[in-house]
Amino acid sequence: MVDKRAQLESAALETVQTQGFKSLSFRTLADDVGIKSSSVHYYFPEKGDLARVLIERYSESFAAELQNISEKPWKLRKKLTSFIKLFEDVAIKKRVCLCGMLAAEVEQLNADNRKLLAAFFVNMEAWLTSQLSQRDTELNSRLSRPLLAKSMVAGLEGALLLDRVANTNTFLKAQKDVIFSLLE
Amino acid sequence: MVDKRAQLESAALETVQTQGFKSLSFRTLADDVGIKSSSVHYYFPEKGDLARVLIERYSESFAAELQNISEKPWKLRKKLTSFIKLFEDVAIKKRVCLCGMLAAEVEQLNADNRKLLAAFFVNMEAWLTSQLSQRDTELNSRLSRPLLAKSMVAGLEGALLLDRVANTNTFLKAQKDVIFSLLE
DNA sequence: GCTAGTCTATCACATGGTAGATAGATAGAA
DNA sequence: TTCTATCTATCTACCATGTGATAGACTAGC
Repeated sequence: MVDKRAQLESAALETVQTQGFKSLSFRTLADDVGIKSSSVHYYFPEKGDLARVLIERYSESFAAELQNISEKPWKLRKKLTSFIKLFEDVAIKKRVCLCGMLAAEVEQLNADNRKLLAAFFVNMEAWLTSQLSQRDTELNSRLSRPLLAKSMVAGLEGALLLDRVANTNTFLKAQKDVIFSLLE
Repeated sequence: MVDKRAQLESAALETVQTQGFKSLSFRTLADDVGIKSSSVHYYFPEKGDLARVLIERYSESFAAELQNISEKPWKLRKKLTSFIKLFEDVAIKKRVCLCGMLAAEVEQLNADNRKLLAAFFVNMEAWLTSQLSQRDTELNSRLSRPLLAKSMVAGLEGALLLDRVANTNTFLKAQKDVIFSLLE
């Protein structure tokens, strides 16, 4: 078999994104990858370690995607389309954003992990603010760019949660339409 | 002591709105109101019964607040201010919307309770759509009213979650500003 | 032989849920 | 009025299962 650690992270990620962190148990996680729960503790001594790694990896890969978009010479419309697609890809997998899920479960996290979680949203906002500001003339809203960024982040995270409940993709679609309506 | 059932519902509501449904246990709930866990089962045989009552009561009281706003002869701006205040009141108590929390935990709910949960959001959307449509001329957006409603609901629910993580009220404020920017 | 990775076995504790006893209030029949 | 039966609300005592976590043995490859 291949890299067990990667398998564990992948299985844990799926569980948290669908069931939540509280529903992630060492035993079922071990079963998922075909080892014993004590072996999971070998890789992740405490549950908090698992949470930390998940948030870090998720944040890194999300940041990489954002970086990827930043580097393109695209118009704002196309950049936002790619940005929103990151959320659509999560929804297609019948998941929610890892950090959106953990936001609901923030009380289960230790202080360090809460900071990492908060940083995820700060970074997303900062990236969005930067993109909006760089292409300022393509926006027709008189609202401040940081404020627009904040509202988009909250709207998209909320939409993922609500679409899963309603078993639709209409919340995300609505969010997309609202965002595009800001474009000149 | 007074009405134990009401005490139980109140304590359970607070726990779910802050810690989540998975963190609600018969024992700690019993401790909260000073009885034994088996006595909690007397009122709520299974955990699903507790969830059902919480969702029903929350939906009813929320609907009553909406009804209250509908009856007023106010302009759209004032109605939306009152609507948003419902979310601000939740945030002030350091909680999130019960149904926003349960949306993240939807996989822990049985089929009946999932339907009740979905209905909560459908009703909120329908109410908002109706209010926006009735005062259509006070809106300067060309987006459809149902679409605007959807985006507001997702944005407000998301804002409650993210503000709690960031320990701010800026997400809700941003949402408010964006909503008001739609008014003529 | 050492190390990385896995195992068995176990612990203390929390969980949802059940069975059955008990006490107090209440209401109808004698 | 008093006896009796029922109902409400609580309790003690369990049970089976799941949980995070630890100790220590084993094994294959370097």
